[in-house]
Amino acid sequence: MRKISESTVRRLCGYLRLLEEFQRAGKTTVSSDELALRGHTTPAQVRKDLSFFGSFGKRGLGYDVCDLTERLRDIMGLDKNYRVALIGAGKIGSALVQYRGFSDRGFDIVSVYDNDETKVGTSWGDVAVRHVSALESDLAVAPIQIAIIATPASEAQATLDRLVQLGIKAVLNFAPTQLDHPADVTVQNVNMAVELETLSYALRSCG
Amino acid sequence: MRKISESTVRRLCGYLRLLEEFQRAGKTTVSSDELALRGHTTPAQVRKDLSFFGSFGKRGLGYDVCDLTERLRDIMGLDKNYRVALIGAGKIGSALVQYRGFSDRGFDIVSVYDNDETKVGTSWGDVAVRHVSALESDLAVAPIQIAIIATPASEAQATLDRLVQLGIKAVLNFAPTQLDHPADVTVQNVNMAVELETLSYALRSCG
DNA sequence: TACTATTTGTGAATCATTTCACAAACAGTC
DNA sequence: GACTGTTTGTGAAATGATTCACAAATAGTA
Repeated sequence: MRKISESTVRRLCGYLRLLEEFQRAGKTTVSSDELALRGHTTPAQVRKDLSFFGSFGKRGLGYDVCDLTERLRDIMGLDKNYRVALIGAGKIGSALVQYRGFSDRGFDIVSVYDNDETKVGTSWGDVAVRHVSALESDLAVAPIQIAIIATPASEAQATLDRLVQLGIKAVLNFAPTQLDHPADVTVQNVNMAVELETLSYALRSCG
Repeated sequence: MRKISESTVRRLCGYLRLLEEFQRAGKTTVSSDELALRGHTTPAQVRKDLSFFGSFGKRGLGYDVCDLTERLRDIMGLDKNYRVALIGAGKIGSALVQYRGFSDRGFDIVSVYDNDETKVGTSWGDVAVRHVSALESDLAVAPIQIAIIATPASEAQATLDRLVQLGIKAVLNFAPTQLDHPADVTVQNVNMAVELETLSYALRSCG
């Protein structure tokens, strides 16, 4: 299939969220116009995004909310659950473990790793913090599909290398550094400092 | 000045980070090649990005590390400090307040607000949590330049509306919802569920 | 000074994404 | 069934971003 741009994929996430909202509100059909308005984009963009995957609407009527929700879930691979490991039991890690938004969407943080002996063994909610040295043996027994790196920047690359070695293909990186990785491994970066700096740039013109 | 694309601005943040690293390592000059290699981009891209703002290098030699660092800081508006308010004293908020990366770069979280009476009055590090109702009067006395929204999604839009009313022009939004705002207000979204869903999409083809 | 080895800065070309515009499809009404 | 008012799906056009390719500039050397 033709390569889909990342911006399209991100917009699809947005449509899905809106559709769920519409569903809760009892709406049964929705037009590209409505999706565009609520999703901060254009009707043409909505239709083009969807058209990469098929044609899900009815001309003159719009899209069936339930059907399109289903289809998008399927397209995005959100019909299954994912086992997620968190590496780094610091401030950010702690916030992530407790965040409902993940488990609500089928991303279950099943284990937490750290190299700080004082943290190892303690319980975070219903997951125990384990020593990173157990990573290899643990994953051999109970594989995971996604890893979250929330270590200091200095350890992030080494951590990623180990994860790659273990065959992990999807990583969410919170360490504020660009990581090298093979092309078949997807690394999504969340860098809050960059977001703030983008705001700083935007403020240049203001007082 | 010509409108600069967001991708360019984000890359500039990356160059700045690399330059600081080079500086710590004692390097005095750097070429677009080196920046590109370490920054996961191309030399042409580096030069083009910089060329939007001027010409900072010496042909045949490359860029002076200190000088370019200085220039980029200036371009990005990172020569000043910013006063930041955090709205929402939940899990994410707590992680953000403690995160060194912000203050290190001149973004000082000077106040935290919540509408939960049991949280109001407690101290988070050296900032006390205040009731959101104090927002207007507080900002009249001590203005802020940037706000971070870390409330539940349901309250995010109302919170943003208030911030806009107060003249805030830059907002970092952690609530998993698209917010409406005037064109002269910049809102950067950090949506971790979207990042994970992007990974889910990337994993489609894998086992 | 002349020559070499680099590396920048930038128009032009390529590639990607978004927007336009309109035929095709559908429900409702007379 | 014919007509009307919608809204999709999609090539084509426009816009935007990245890459190419090369002249211009520089330091070093002899």
